[in-house]
Amino acid sequence: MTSTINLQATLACGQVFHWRERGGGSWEGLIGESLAVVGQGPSGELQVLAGREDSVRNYLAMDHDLEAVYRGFPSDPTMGAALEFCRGLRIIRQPEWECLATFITSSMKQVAHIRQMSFALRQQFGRKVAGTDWLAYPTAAALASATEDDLRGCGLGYRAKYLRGTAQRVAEGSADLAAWRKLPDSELRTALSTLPGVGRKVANCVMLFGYERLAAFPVDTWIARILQRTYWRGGKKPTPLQLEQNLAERFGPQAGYAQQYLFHHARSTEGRGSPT
DNA sequence: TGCCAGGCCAAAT
DNA sequence: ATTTGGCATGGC
Repeated sequence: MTSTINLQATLACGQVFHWRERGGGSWEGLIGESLAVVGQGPSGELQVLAGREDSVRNYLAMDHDLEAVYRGFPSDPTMGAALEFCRGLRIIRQPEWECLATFITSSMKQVAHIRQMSFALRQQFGRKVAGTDWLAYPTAAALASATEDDLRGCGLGYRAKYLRGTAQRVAEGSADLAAWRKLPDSELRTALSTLPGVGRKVANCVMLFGYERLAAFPVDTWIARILQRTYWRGGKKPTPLQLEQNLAERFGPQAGYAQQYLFHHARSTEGRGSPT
């Protein structure tokens, strides 16, 4: 079978925050500083309508073997329902800095507002992409030289200080995001966690969505509810860290995929926060 | 109106 | 080592 993708699930599941749906089920966004437009053919195959074919397919992780991923999922009704709902959702390969920065702004925010903040930062500090109405996500240097009040003006609230502090670490080179690629998972998590505004949950998101660490298992409020309700067999209410450490291996070496399927399914079907 | 949101940090057990 | 309170802002 040819590898396929569910664009709606992939681009609106809360792993990336700037893609826009256009008419006819096609989607438009930036990959770095290049415009990309993607759609799906009658049998669901990916169509690259703008952008370099190989670059787009790499960004969308079309090489991930989803059937192999699914074989690693536990077989229970909760996971089965999430799989049916999300089938074709891919964990994509985002640029490290953009992923890190957007997840620093994500704490205690709904997905819709993370998108707003991301958009405001692009409009205020991003570089224009010629021939389009897009602005690229601002560089670390651009945000490092912004004032905290400038960032608050983009709706960041108390996160402004965190984002600015991390931008300065990246811009001055004491946090070398590209070099960190060679670190094993636990050391990468430790390195990321030295940055302002990056705790265990954000570090796991950046590992999963920016570093292709598919075993990373972010536990947020949604996932915590699901895990407690369905998988936790213990007396006391578990901490997020307990849930992560005790349950991640149940979902296999690509636990991050299972996590994202559970997250997107729950958020899409249990009321508020419709993914738009 | 009140509650919660893809949490993190520093202070206080 | 673990728990608690504060934090900005917007949607429902």
